[in-house]
Amino acid sequence: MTSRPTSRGTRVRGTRQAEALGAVLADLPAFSSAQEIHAELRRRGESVGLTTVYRQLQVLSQDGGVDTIRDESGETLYRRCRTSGHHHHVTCRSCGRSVEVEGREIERWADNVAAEAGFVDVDHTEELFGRCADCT
Amino acid sequence: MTSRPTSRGTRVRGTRQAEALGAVLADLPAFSSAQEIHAELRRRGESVGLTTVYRQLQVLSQDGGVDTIRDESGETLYRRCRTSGHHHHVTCRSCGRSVEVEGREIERWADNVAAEAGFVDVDHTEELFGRCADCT
DNA sequence: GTAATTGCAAAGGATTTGCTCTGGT
DNA sequence: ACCAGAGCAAATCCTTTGCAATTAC
Repeated sequence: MTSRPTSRGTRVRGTRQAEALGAVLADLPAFSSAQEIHAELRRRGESVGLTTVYRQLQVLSQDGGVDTIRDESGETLYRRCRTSGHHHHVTCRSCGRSVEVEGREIERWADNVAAEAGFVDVDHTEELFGRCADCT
Repeated sequence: MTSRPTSRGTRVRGTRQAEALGAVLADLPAFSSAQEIHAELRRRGESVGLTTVYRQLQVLSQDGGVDTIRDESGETLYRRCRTSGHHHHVTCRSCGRSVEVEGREIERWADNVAAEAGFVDVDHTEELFGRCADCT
């Protein structure tokens, strides 16, 4: 098991490493890989094991603290979540800038299309990639 | 480089392995991993190397012959493409049944939202997952 | 004091690459 | 003979696990 938030308790958090990671995540504006985050941590002088970065990131993403997407190479990228609830992202292929967007329309569309095809209990993934109008 | 389709020629294809792979793809109704496809090949008595399966699948997906999606574990799944042009899929989490669906609305939505956020040259990925109404 | 967390080293697992062999024309 | 394609073994690379040492409360 990973780390059940123990219903009530303050369980998770409290370690130097978790703090440092949180700080980095708060600063990184673009989706970054665990390895990049780990590198940034070292750069800041904070020594945190790669394993810990992965584990922490895993927990945070489950708790909704960070969003994740997969780049075309299959690597998982993380970024602190700014809005709550279901949303998607538009990410710049060039600079990595990423904006969270809502998609009520999409959700509706997804449910309809899926229903017509005979599916229930529908869920979906949707990621947008583009280039900042003034990038590169 | 992988294998430029040599403009005119019958280039790719022609080998026993390619034929066998094509046959399997034509039969498999659900998205399958390279490994599953490889297993199915062996099951049919056709001996084809895993490497070949991967390479062939890579070419086919570039040529639009097969669609690919990634399951939550990051594994790439393949399936012969039935319709031409841009489309998405609704896949059953339980049995794997997958239906291709068009989404003009989505494309439009994607372009608009991205444009509003200041992005150009937009592209997107969208996959739907659900459960057949009468599955499991 | 005790349970949670770290983190190194090793394991895993999908996919790719190096390089030689083979089959088709 | 010539070349694209096949394939085995080894290499990659991200991510997870085993397990002992450390830390938080």
